[in-house]
Order: sequence, then structure tokens, then C-alpha cells
Amino acid sequence: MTAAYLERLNPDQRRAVEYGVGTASPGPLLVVAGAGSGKTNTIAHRVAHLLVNGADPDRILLMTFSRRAASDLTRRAEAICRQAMGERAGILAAGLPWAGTFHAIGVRLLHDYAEQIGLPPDFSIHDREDSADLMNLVRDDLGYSRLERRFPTKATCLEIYSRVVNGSAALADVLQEAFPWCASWESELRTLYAAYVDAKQAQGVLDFDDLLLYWARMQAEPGLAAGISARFDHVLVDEYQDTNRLQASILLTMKPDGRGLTVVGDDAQSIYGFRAATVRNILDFPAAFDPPAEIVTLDRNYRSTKPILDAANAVIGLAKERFTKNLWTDRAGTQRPELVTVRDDMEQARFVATQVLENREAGATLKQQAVLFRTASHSAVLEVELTRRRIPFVKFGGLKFLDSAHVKDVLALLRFAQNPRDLVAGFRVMLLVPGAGPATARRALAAMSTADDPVGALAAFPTPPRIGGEWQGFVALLTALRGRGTAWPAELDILRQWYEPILERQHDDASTRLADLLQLQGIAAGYPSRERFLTELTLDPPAATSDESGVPSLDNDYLILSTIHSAKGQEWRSVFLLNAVDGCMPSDLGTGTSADIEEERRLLYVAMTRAKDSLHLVLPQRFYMHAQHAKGDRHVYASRTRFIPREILDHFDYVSWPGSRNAAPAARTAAAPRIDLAAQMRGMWR
DNA sequence: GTTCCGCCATTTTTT
DNA sequence: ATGGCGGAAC
Repeated sequence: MTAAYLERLNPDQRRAVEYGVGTASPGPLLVVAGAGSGKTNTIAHRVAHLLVNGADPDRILLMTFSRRAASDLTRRAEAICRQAMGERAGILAAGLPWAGTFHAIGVRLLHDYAEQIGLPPDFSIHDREDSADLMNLVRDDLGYSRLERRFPTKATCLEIYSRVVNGSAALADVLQEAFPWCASWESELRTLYAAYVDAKQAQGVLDFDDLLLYWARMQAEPGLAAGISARFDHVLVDEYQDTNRLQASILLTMKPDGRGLTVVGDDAQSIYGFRAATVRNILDFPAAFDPPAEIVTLDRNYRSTKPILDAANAVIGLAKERFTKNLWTDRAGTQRPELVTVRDDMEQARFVATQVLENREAGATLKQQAVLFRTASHSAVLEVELTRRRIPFVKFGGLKFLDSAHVKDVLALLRFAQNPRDLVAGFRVMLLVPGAGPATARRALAAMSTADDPVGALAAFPTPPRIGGEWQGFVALLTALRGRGTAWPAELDILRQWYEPILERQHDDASTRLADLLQLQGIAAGYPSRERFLTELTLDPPAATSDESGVPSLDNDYLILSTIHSAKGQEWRSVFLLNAVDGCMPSDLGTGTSADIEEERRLLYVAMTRAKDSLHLVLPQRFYMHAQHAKGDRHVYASRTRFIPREILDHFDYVSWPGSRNAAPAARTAAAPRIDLAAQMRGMWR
């Protein structure tokens, strides 16, 4: 019998879905899936096909880039199975238990094997911010914060550390290649990192990198590796172009012969080099096995119209290295992407808002439109304009909900209750107590760290005389949070009672912050335990902020604002890209190597290939530098991004907005093509 | 010891 | 505009 669901696929997709399925264990498979080529659908079908052919859902490991991608894939695979198998699809009742990000899977495995590898069973996980704080603590202890020559900041130290770990690279090489200005600190950094690792271990704390690193090290232990590998018959990895060497090594040690291994990705969309991701993973994958992996290329694009795809191909065609073929499509279309010149930020915002509303009049909902940008701050002016015009929006990327001080305070309290040896959390929490400062916190934490029962030691710690009642209130709170009598999530009420007066004392805008905390409490109620809440929130923080207080209900229509990075894998009918000018694309911050520039080029490609029917690249002529306003309102005259040089300009239309201010209204209402010769002339030289 | 003030440097993208 | 840090006042 040929399953009906296979008929819906094109020949290449079908090859990717069927390869090796039905044999005892399929050989390694690489699917190079271009933008809009039905990648997600293809993976979902492959998973479903495996299940229909008898694979055990508990023994499929599916690793994706984000949690959202994981649940999306799982849902689609289930739907296909249900269609194909009817009642028998009941085996999928639990979904795919092993679907998630590398980091999330890592946490689960580490919990399972904690005892064997000497991890405390209740280890806590530091997010980037916490890790940087701990790095800072260690840096202070070593006296590096008081040197004549300035030592790299905590964030830089962590970034270097992270690159070394994730890239499985030598410190000297990372310094040389990516942080040359820190190269003279190599020996100090080495000392710092050794102390940082000691500190993490003493406190029972893991950072993001540890989740991968410990996993990789377990794989290096033959006894453990065999056990872990044997748990899974099939391992599938999505967005393989954005994995790093550490992740690749985990994969290769899990399935050394590649049997049961499928990876999917697109080297043209590799945009996470700053996180040590390397396209080499995808390029070297086939030859890592003998016989080499099967390669299936999906180069038919189902998303974009031909003019949009042609323009995107032209952009990526100028890349230094290219490994895949150009995409092609059947989707006809007459509208080329538009390069829209506007005067400045403000005009850019007005243009987008106006155009979005026009599109809505023409039948596109707000949700079918998106505004993309290189960095989160680029949308600030637009956000104001949208609010003014009462256009609802939701913004993805560059998030601050978890970064705001009050939310971090509450989370630190919960983390400290969960793991009283966590110094970063403890320090933060103790400083909240009115009258307690760094010295008190240090002494109290020191007393706790040497004790077998840290909370008992805290209770026994002599109450600092000047603080008195406030301190005792704090100790009582912590004891209550630790106690068996308080249930989750009810303990959040106790916590808030304690924290509210502090919030009001410290902040003028206490009421809005309190609203955030109530929202946090709402989120918390959705988790079965404090431990799960903390873990999942760290690994998968809320992805979006919205202009409304509270989350907009799902049936509301709203415009999508997103960084290009957060737009990965998504598509919209109409896409606007802000600031398509040099200095933003490419960003002139990282400028350094040509590899950096090439990544920025791919970023533009990713942005353009999100559009189905309509694409606008907006170019403000003047670009304000908000950095030094002391010297007056400085701006630079920006030029078109270097990734769209003259030789590919004929893939675009150019207009300036607003058009001639005296234009007769009739000219606008008629569907006549807008031609702006003056802008064309200017465009020739930009 | 704590808190507050002012001066400095910094300023992407994210699991 | 913001955060980190050093110094001064309580």
C-alpha cells in the first residue's frame, strides 16, 4: 500500500521522507532544504512515516532550534499519523517525549544520569545574565577588576569562554580570531575560567554551555555513551547549519556509523556564527561516514513569487562561497521587491504604518504582515508610531521581560529557595533586604556555603544588629519557601507579600512592575513545580512582548515585529525590512572579518526569503546616531546596503516615499504604476 | 557598612 | 539612554 500522505510530496521531498524507512536502520541522511522548500513539512512527514512503519515514538530523538519548532513539528507529525493510522495512532498519545532543543534534551539526560556523573540532583541552571554575574564575582575575587589596564568586561569574558566551549576550540585560537584585543589577557583568562568552573561546581550550578558540555563528556565515557545511544533508534536534527562543533560531536558520538541519523539544514541560512555555529557541520556531514551520507536537496520554493525569489537569489549569488543551487518557483508574480527611500526614521515608521493599513484594506490581515530588523532597538520609533495609530503589534526578539529588575528579583528568590548554594541568586536576594549590603550578604553566604544544611546555617546566622526585623522576615520567608507546608504555586503569594513593600520602596513605577509580577505568577501556575518552572523559563523564555498589557488574545489581529534572527523559519504575505542601509546591514559593530560580513549577507537573504507576495526594503537617507547626543543630533547619510550593489539593482523597483507631495490624488487611486525617475537617478549612485 | 551621586564606557543577533 | 564603578556622605 502506498500511503496517501506520500502522494502530496514532490519527488525530492518524498525521497527525503522515505529514505531507509522500513529497513532495520537507515543510513545517514542529509537534507539540504532551501528557504520555503517545505522543510518542516518534510521532516514532519519523515517522522510520521517512521512511526507508521513501526518506529517507537519513545525512541525517536528530535532536536530543533527552538521549543516552538519542536512542538510545531510534533503536532504536524501527529496529524499525519492520525490521518494515516486512524485508531492505531493511539500510540502517539504522549506525543514525542524526546522532542526539544539540544539544551532541553541535555537537561533531561543530565537529570537521568546525575548520580553517575556526580551532579547534585537538584542542580540549577544559570541563564546568560546569571552566568555573567558569577563570572564577575569570580573576577572580583581574583582581583582582576582593579587592574591598571582594563580587564575585559564580564560579558566579554563569558562570550570568549562560551566560544571556546561551544566551538571545541583552544583559548588562544578564539582570542586570535574573534577577540584579538583581549589576546594579551590569555593567562589571566585561563585562571579566571578555572575559577569560574570551580565556583559553578561548588554551587551546584550549570550554565547553558554545561548542558551541552556535560552531555558531550558523557558521550566520551564508553559505558555511559552506549547506554544513552541505545535509547534512540532515530535521531533527527533540524536547522543543522546553526549547530556548533560541540553539538556535532554529541551527534557523531551518539551515532558513530550514522545509522538512524537525519540532519536537515541550509547553509545559505546560517546566521548564528556569533554563537559558534559553523556551516562546516553541514558541509562535512556526508563525508563523516563510510559510506557517505545520502544527500537530498530541496530546491523548489513554494513560498515566494518569482520576482522576490529572483532578487533573493541575486543577493545570495554574490556570496563568497556558495554550496547549494538557486531556488526556483512556479509562483508567478509581477511585483518586484521595492527599495523605498524615506527621509529618516520617522518617515520610515510612517511609511510602514501607512502601508500596513493599506494592505489590510486590500485584504491582508495584520498577522499576515511582518516588519523585520537587524537589531531589536531599530523598531523603537515604529513602535511609537504604531501605538499612536492604535495598530496592535507583538514584538519578537530582543526581550526584556525576564531582564527587568523586578522579575529577576522574584526569580532569584525562587532559585535561591530551590538551591541555597547558588551565590548569584543569594547575593541578589540579600541585597533586597533594606539595610543589608554586600558585606552582610558575603558573610551570610560564606556561612551558608560551608554548612551541610545551608538554610539552617542561615537561620543560625546572627541577625545583623542594624537590620533586625527586616532580616528575620527574610529568613522566615526563605524557610517558608523551603518548607513542605507551602505548595506550588501558592508560595508565590507569600513571596509577593514579602516583596511588594520592597518594590514600592525601590521604584516609582511600582504598579506597572507589580502587573508584570502578576503576569509572571500566571505563567508560573502553568507549571507543575518550582523546579520545572525555573528550568523551562530559563531554557525557553517568553519570546514576545506586546504593546498591550497582558498577552493579546489569540483571536486578536496584530502586526508582527521581529528581529531577523527570531524570524527564522517563518513566513508572511507581506514583509517590510527596516534600515536596509550600510551600518545596519551589515551592522558596523562586528565588522571585523569577512566571515562576519558574509553572515550579514545571509541575514539579508533570510529576511528577504520570509516574504510570500510582497517585500519592501526601507532605506532611511538619514540615520540618527543616538549614541552621543551630547554633540547635538548627529546623523549620518546612509547608503543602500552593500549587499545590493548596482549590478543586481534591476531585480528591484525603487521609489521614494512620500511621493511627490503635490501629486494629484487621481494618480494615487488609479492602479497606474508609480514611477519616480528622480529616485531612480539617485539610486544609480547609491 | 550602606546608600547615593556622578563620571566613565558601551551599545547585535540567542539556546 | 544605561550600567558599572569609585568616592563621599550618612
